[in-house]
Amino acid sequence: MVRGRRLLSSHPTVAAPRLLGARLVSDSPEGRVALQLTEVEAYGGQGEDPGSHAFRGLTPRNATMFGPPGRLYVYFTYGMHWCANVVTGPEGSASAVLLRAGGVVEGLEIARGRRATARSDRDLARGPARLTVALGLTGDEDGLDLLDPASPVRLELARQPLPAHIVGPRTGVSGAGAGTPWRFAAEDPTVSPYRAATPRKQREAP
DNA sequence: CTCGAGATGGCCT
DNA sequence: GGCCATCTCGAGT
Repeated sequence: MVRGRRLLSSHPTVAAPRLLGARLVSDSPEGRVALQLTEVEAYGGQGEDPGSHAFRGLTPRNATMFGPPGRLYVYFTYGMHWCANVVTGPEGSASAVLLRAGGVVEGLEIARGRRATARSDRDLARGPARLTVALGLTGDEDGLDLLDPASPVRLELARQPLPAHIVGPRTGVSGAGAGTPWRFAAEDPTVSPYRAATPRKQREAP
């Protein structure tokens, strides 16, 4: 998919809105689950974006970000959650787009089984950690080529992206990148509710 | 709907 | 040791 490669080689703030409406497919022994992406966030590269894992350079965790565009970058956070990104920009630039939410368009029963606590179908992949659970993604899938038709996890770009109804600051990221829009969301009930970054509460003194 | 708080462990300075 | 690209639950408006 040449057009996909070229798009994903661009800066993450350019590629991110074009991913709205894209189809993300995950095949497993259980079967196939596919999402239509509705919410994403851009993360810049080394030295560019203080909110990015790549800001301080290459580490074992973020190595996939330094690879070619179109790769799946999955990382573990908060001691219990996985989050999925698409690597963008030229190889070595280490930028990426976080996949924050989507609507299940295939494999509804499988997704419901994986997300037993979801109150409704719109919550199945509403939020970055819920999205990875619905798709069955963990660190095992880190580094997969999303544009390879033989890959079990694939990204199929929409010919016509969904309009970016929300363009603004990122969720849960403080300070960084004022002046650049990093978060993009379609007008859709699966878009996660915006929550500004909240400082962690301090423990009480004894 | 909103808000607050706890869970829980890897990563990096 | 401090900081997380979060989720769930309970209680309040």
